[in-house]
Amino acid sequence: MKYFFVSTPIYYVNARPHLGHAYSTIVADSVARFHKLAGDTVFFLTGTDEHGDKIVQAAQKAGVDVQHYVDEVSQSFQNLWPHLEIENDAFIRTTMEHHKACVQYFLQKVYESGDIYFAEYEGLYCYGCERFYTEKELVDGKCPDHNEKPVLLKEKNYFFRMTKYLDALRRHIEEHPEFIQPERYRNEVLAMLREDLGDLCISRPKSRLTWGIELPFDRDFVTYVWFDALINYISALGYPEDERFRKFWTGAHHIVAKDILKPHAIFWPTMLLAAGLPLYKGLRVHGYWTVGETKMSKSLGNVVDPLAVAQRFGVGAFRYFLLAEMSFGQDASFTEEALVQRFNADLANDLGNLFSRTLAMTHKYCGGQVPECGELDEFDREVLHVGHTALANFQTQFQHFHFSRALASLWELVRHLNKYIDKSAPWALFKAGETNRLSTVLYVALEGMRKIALHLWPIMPSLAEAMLAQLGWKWNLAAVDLEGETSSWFGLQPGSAVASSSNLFPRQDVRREGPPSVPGGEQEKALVDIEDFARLELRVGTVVEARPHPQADRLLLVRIDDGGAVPRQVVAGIADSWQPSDLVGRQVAFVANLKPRKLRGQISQGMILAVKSASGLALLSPTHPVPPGSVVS
RNA sequence: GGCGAGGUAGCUCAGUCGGUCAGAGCAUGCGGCUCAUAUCCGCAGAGUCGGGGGUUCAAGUCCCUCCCUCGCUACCA
Repeated sequence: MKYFFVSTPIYYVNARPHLGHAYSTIVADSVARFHKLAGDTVFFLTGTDEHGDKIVQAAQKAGVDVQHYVDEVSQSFQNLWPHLEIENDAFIRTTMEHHKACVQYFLQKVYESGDIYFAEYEGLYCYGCERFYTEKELVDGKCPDHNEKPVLLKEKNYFFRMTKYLDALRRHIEEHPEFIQPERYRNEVLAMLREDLGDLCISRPKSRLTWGIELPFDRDFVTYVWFDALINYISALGYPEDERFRKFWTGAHHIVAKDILKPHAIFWPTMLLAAGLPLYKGLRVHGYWTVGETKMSKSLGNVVDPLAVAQRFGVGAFRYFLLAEMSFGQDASFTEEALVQRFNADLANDLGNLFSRTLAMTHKYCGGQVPECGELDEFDREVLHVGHTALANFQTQFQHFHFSRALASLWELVRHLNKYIDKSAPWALFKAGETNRLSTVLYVALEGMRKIALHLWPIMPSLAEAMLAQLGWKWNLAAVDLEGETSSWFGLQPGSAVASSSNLFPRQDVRREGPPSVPGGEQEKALVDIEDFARLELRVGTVVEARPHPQADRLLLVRIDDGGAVPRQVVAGIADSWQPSDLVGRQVAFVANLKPRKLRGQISQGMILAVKSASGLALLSPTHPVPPGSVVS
């Protein structure tokens, strides 16, 4: 058993949570859960970064007290996570007393060892940017961001002797390829180290900034960013005295987005070296989510609200999409269209249908209980073999943060089980009375599904638990032997009751149009113009003929007299509720200008309007007979 | 300007040491099954592996060069 520590960045409280925050945190949660499954003792940390001028300004703008402001925004992060099935073990805030104490302890320690010095600097300073500018950077002598003239400021500050540790850091990175991943970011950091980095300014005089942590050795200054924010990773573990720090620190993995690579890859490790602490184990860097082709930004109003997406499509689907769609380290594009497409293809069709069909058959053929597994034949053994490979690959890939590839591996098994069922044809076995073989096939399939659900737990916890429950498996996290799952194939107990059906992943409609999300939270109903409505051609016609679709149980072939020379044929999915004979002579409303489409080999020229209700499908008809082909308006 | 990462089927991407590597998923077309969520299964598709040159018996896979995209960086606390 190992100790595993995973962290997200602490999020700056000048903005509400968006997709980027959600992604980092969902990745961290999934990784934490994966390691729990693998039997590690896990500590998962997230939190908020709450100091700095920008926060003070934001609070002023909002007209509230700073503390009140940070409390509120921090709370909005804390409130969001449970909705995304994120279960962090701790939530650190840089305004917490024990964090402040830890920061001061750390500073004092580095100060005493002589790596913090006092020096004077003079330069052009922009208050808006909280930084100095060089002449060259200015546009017309003004700050490019704020369009204000920076002031000449001479000030003394404390500096961290970072340069002293850069060589050691470079060696560490060179000798430990796993330290920074993916590779491209490791290279980037090595490139940074080839340049002259200089020492790090770590303070601000109180005259300029008060909303921060006082330097323990000079009360006229507060820390500036790095020696505050980065230290959260150990203050949350109770550094220096807490036992948790000792246990978890060496197994630490930081998850960050590429914009904060430098502080995490260079500042933080050198700080740790200066304090005489071991370095974290690994830094894992991911890219950005774009919205379609464009960057996500407040000004464009295309900021994706993770909660809205999760509520609309389900948290599990959302989390699955994020992990499956993004190649970790690279940028990826978020669109609802892509989400729906992937949801339908992977979750509804492949996985959901696998559950649906297998559970239904178990119910029909085996009394709803996990059947006994008989002797395995070559098809069965092939499943075990494919399963072994798929699961082993999943685990390896997941460990290396290749989530997308891990899921692709897992889906090898999902698809193979669908193939296996087709090849084995339990329905034929049932008809032929081959109950032994039938039992074995269903057992092998159910057991494979159990493994899939188990491996999906880190990604979509509640859905995975629902799947396991449907399979009648008493789930016990502590008892899971993840590595063992790749080779043993007999986890399900014959005789345990399974669900009679499964519909955990109902197909989603591809709803087009509209912004991908709701920026401010104000839910806009998609209103249509009268012109939009006019594009639909609704008519009433008389059913002249209806018969079952020759190749589909649920479909009827309906011929409707629409006033034209020849009655049009419409394929209607109403066979569950309507007998063909009850339809003939009835007037129904239908969409007349729907693109014709073939449904299981039969052309359908329209769609009959109906209402789904508990008592079956109700058809829409005029209150009294009208000429066939009458237009609805 | 410097450094780095990429440019492989319509889309998203795999391709370890140079020789069944020209692949997968999605999308598309055709066919099959009926247990199942209009689902599942099978089959199909000429992509000059960014252009050019070179090394080699043999190159997406190594070397040179050019083009394009992206990222980082440019005496800045």
